[in-house]
Amino acid sequence: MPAPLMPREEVVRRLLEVFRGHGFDGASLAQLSKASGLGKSSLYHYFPGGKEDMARAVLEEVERWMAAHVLAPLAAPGTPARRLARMVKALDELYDGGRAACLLGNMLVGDARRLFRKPLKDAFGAWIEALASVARDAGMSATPARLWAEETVLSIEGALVLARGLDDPEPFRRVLRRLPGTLARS
Amino acid sequence: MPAPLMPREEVVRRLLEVFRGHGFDGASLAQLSKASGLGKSSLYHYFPGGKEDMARAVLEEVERWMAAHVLAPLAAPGTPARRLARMVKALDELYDGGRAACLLGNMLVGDARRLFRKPLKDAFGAWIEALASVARDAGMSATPARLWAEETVLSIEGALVLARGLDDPEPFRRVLRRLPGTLARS
DNA sequence: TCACTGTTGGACCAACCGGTCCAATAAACG
DNA sequence: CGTTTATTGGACCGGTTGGTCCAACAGTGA
Repeated sequence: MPAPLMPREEVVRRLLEVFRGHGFDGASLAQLSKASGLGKSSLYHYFPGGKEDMARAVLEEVERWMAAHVLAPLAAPGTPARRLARMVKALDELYDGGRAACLLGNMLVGDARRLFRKPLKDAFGAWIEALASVARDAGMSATPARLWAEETVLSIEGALVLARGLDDPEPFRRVLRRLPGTLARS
Repeated sequence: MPAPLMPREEVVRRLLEVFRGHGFDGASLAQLSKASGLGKSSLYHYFPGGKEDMARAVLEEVERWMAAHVLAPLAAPGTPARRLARMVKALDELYDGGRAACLLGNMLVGDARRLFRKPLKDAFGAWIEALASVARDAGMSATPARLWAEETVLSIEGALVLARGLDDPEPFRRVLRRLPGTLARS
C-alpha cells in the first residue's frame, strides 16, 4: 500500500486554482489533470464523482480555509479592530492583493450555482455572521451589525470584480485598507 | 432579398440572456441556437466569427444599453439626485431587482476575460467616469468624486454577487435604495 | 412569371468533453 | 525475495463541442 506521493490536501489546493480561474464550466478535466499533475485515473481515484466531486472538495477546502483564517480570527479574543485586521491580512494573501478572483463568486455562474447552492449560501452566511458578531462586540446592536457585515462582504466581492474589470488591484486594496475604519465610524 | 424575420437587435438580446446566465465558457452553441430560435447556420450568418463574435456583439449591446440608460441619464440636466435616481431605476430593471447576474461580471471568468479585456475595462471605466461627473456636479472635488464613483460601481457589483450567493435579492435592493444618500453624505 | 439573392435548417466534421477501464507500477509485509 | 494491493498513466468510450457546408427556401425586381 504505497503512500500517496502528494497529500490529497495539496491536490485539492491545485484544483482550486483551476476552478478559481476558469469557473466550474470552464475548468476542463485536461486542465485539472495538468494542474494537479495527476492522470485522469488518479483524479478519479481521489474523486470518484468526477468534476462535481472535485469542485465539492474544493469548496470544502475553502470552507476549512475560511474557518481557520477568517472565522477563527474574527471569533478570537482581542479588540474588534485587531480581529478585523487579522482577517484583512488573510484575505489579502488569499486574493493575492486583488489580483486573484473569488472562487465562491465564480461558482455562482452557470450550472455550478444550482449544484452548489447550499454550500455557497452557507459559506457566505457564516462569513457574514462572524463579521456581525465582531460588530456587536464593537457596540453595534443586532440589526446594524448584520447590515454592516453584509456590506463588508459585498464590498470585498465587489472590489474583486471591479479590480478584474479595471485590470487594477487598487480598488481591492482600498477596500481592505478602509475596512477597519468602517466599524468605528458606524 | 428577404428581410430578416427577427431584427439582429432582438437576436443579440436573446444571446445576452444565455451569456449572462452561463458565462462565456458555459454558453454552448446549442443553448445559443435554442435561445435565439436560430439554426447554427443563421447564427453564423449573423456572427461569422462564431461564439466570440456573438459575445462581442452582446458586449456592444450592453455598451449601447449603458450609454442610453446609464451614461445619458447621468449626463443629462437635472439635480445629481434626480440623475442618480434615473440610473437606479434602469439598473433595477436590468438586474431584475437583484435576481439576474451581471453580464460584465460573468465575462471576467476564464478565457473571456483575456478575450474581452479592453471592452470590459472601457465599460467599467465609462460607468465610473459618468458617476464621478455627477459627484463633481454635486460639489465633490475630483479625487473624492472618483473614489465615490468606484465605490458605487463596486457596491452594485458586490451586491449582485452577494444576492446570488445568499439566494436573496435584498442586498442588491438595499444598495440601490441607499445609493442617492451616499452622495449627499460624502 | 422567373431568375436572383439573402437567408435558412440541418447534416456533417474533427477535436475535445467528462468519464471508464485496465495493465503496469512500486511500497509494505511475510 | 515474492506476494499483495493501493496507486498510477494513458488508451479508449460515446457524446457534445465549436464550426463548416450546402441544398432548399422565400421575398424581390424585372
